[in-house]
Amino acid sequence: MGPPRDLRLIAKRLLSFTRLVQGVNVSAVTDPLVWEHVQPAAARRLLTGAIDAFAERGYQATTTRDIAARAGMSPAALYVHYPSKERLLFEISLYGHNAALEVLRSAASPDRETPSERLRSLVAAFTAWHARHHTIARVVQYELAALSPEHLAEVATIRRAISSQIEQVLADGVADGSFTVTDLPGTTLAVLSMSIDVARWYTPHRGDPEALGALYADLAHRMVQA
Amino acid sequence: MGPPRDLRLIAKRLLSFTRLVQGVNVSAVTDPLVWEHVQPAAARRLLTGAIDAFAERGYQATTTRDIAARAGMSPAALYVHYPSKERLLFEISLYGHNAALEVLRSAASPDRETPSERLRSLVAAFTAWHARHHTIARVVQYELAALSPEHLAEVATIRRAISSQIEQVLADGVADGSFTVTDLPGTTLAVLSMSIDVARWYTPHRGDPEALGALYADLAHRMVQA
DNA sequence: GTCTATATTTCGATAGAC
DNA sequence: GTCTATCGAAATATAGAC
Repeated sequence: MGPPRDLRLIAKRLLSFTRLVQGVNVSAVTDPLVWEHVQPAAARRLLTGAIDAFAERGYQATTTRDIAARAGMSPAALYVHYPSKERLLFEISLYGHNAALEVLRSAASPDRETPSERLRSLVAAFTAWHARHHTIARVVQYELAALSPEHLAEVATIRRAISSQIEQVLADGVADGSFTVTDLPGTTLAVLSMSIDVARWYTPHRGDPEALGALYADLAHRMVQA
Repeated sequence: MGPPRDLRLIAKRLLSFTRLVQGVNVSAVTDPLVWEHVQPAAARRLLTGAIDAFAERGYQATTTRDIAARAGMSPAALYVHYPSKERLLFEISLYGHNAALEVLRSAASPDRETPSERLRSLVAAFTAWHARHHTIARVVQYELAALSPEHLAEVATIRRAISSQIEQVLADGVADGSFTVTDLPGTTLAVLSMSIDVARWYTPHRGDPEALGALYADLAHRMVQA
């Protein structure tokens, strides 16, 4: 046990995840989220069990025993696959942030030509993602404080890229006159807030994620329309 | 210590809080939040220390030793004033929810005659409250899962009253034709989400709470304007 | 890779002196 | 009402057999 073995394990998982994101099968990463790139199956059961537990009770209230039990194994077996509880959180947070960013990048594809079309597409996709994947979205949005400083810095980079997607389309709309925005950073935050907060309150009985995305796309558009 | 003594203590605090809310000095309860009604001073130091700790690290990550240290006393002294860590959270959550509701009720006063004026006033006040009091707002919005079922039920009642304030003004605007809203519950949630999410990201360097409130009032109004 | 068993630490809460 | 001292439970993580 020790860093060398752990690092090989993590690197392998990140590599296969990167391959998945970069072209081979983007939709599998984005919607619905699948975890086939996490190998072996026991590591995947631990990861998905941890997502459910962290989303339900929070990171600090979740015990490694609880996670192991959800994966159908003893508490000790967890440490064969992950060196610590925090590392499990980091991998979940990293995957989740990358998936959310990828959803936005797909939604902002250049075939949507006007800022209005792009904004509606971005907000619809981002909102629907937070609803459909509200368990991992809860971990992504509300468990940042439990990450180590180094791991937090890594996901913060992805978070800035996510904000930029919204800020850029708003700036484009202001530039071509289709949007009226008095406070660009403030409005960016407000648009992001609407979607992010979905992770806090959404449950499946609240309705279809796509319908919610369509509603929020409309509301966001009205917020900035010239 | 057993129930009888504890109940007397809590009842006394709630009573003086109620007096404060119901007329004598509403502004002191709402903005800024003061805690003079929590007596003795040691209980108040514990309460404000707990607010800071819960907001910074979360309820589960906060130890009773940490709270006691912030109040300048030994771990054991906490239990003279509060029977458990959860009870401390409950009192904070209850006070915070009541303060937020009171802010909304003041903002919706009948001298604001049109639904547009009332909506702007409500959103401005609710948003500014979440910014100015972002520490207690974080506890109010993100630590509900740590409450006992009975205590959660009690604050849930206040939360419904908060939602109703927004939903009612939107319904009024639809009725008199000044608003166009296709999905009333969905739009209510979206408006609430913008303000609530402020508690997640706000820090004082992000600007003046009142300015943020004014911006959000405008954005919310544009969301529903006919 | 999984198990049983356990080391070690830290937690919420209590006992009892003053 | 505050302290020192501590209990008992539960936490993360490890040791070593299989």
